[in-house]
Amino acid sequence: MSDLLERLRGRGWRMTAQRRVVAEVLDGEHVHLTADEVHARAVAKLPEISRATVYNTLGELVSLGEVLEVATDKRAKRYDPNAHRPHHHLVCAQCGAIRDVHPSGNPLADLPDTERFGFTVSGVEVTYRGVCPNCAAA
Amino acid sequence: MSDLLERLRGRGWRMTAQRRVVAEVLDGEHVHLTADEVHARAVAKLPEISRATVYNTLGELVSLGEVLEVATDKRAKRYDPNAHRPHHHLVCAQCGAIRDVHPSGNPLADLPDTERFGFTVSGVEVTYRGVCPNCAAA
DNA sequence: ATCCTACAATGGACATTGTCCAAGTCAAGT
DNA sequence: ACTTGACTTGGACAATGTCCATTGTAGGAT
Repeated sequence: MSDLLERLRGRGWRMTAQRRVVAEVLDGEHVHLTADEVHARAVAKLPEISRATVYNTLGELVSLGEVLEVATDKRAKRYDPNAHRPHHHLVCAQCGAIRDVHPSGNPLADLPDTERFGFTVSGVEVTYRGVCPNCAAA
Repeated sequence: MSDLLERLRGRGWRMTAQRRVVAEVLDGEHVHLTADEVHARAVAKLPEISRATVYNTLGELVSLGEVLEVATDKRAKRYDPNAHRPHHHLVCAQCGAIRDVHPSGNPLADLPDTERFGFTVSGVEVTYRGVCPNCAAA
């Protein structure tokens, strides 16, 4: 690491201890954390970091396109640090675990003009639902 | 209306004024309402209905497969009464409007076994993101 | 090296959405 | 009409997220 910090600095981000810690948490974990989980891990490295700062920083990272928001269920948003390789998600309906997957087709091509209703379509998210091996065994 | 009420009665649902009102709200509107919007419309027809009952009833409708939950963003879940015709969603990134769409491909077929990680995959949701004509004009 | 200042962090109040529960109410079968 | 168990109620509570006035500080300017 960390290309991420490099890129951020290059974009004129003011580098603070808090932002570094949040970026490191995301960069290190290749899972999809909730804001609260990010906060918990950040606190472990920098005890006095506040919740608001974590939320702010996550929001900024999303705006910058460095991190993706994933809203697979009603519960908390999750943050996906793998923003630079397009991929989709496979979610366990029971335990909520998320895996990145790379399907073969291109769903954007599957939406004909007649189904676009004048929208300027800019992206697509595909969420597969199922039951993971662990939960199936239980 | 209302096949919905018929089906529910057929399944042994105890028919109460509250449930009828919630079902009517969903049946009448072919948009995707949040729980609070459903509650607001229900209150207009039956002022003393409580929020808890609306949540309960929506949850039951979802369990029965009569209504779909849609979690397109971090905000409230939306309820889609169009549960019997498979379709996907096109969401305006600015105003949050949702349109039902019917893409041509079958994304389930696009997920090879090697990308399933032992999951039993049971379904897929596709959410197209874009800007609607109204918001684009503004 | 020090100072300035705009930008960032803090933390606590507040907002929104959803869940839970004990008590009261009522639909529907007998 | 009675009875009963399912349904509703309302309010407390929980989880997640936002806002804002105040305080702190990174990084350029001197």
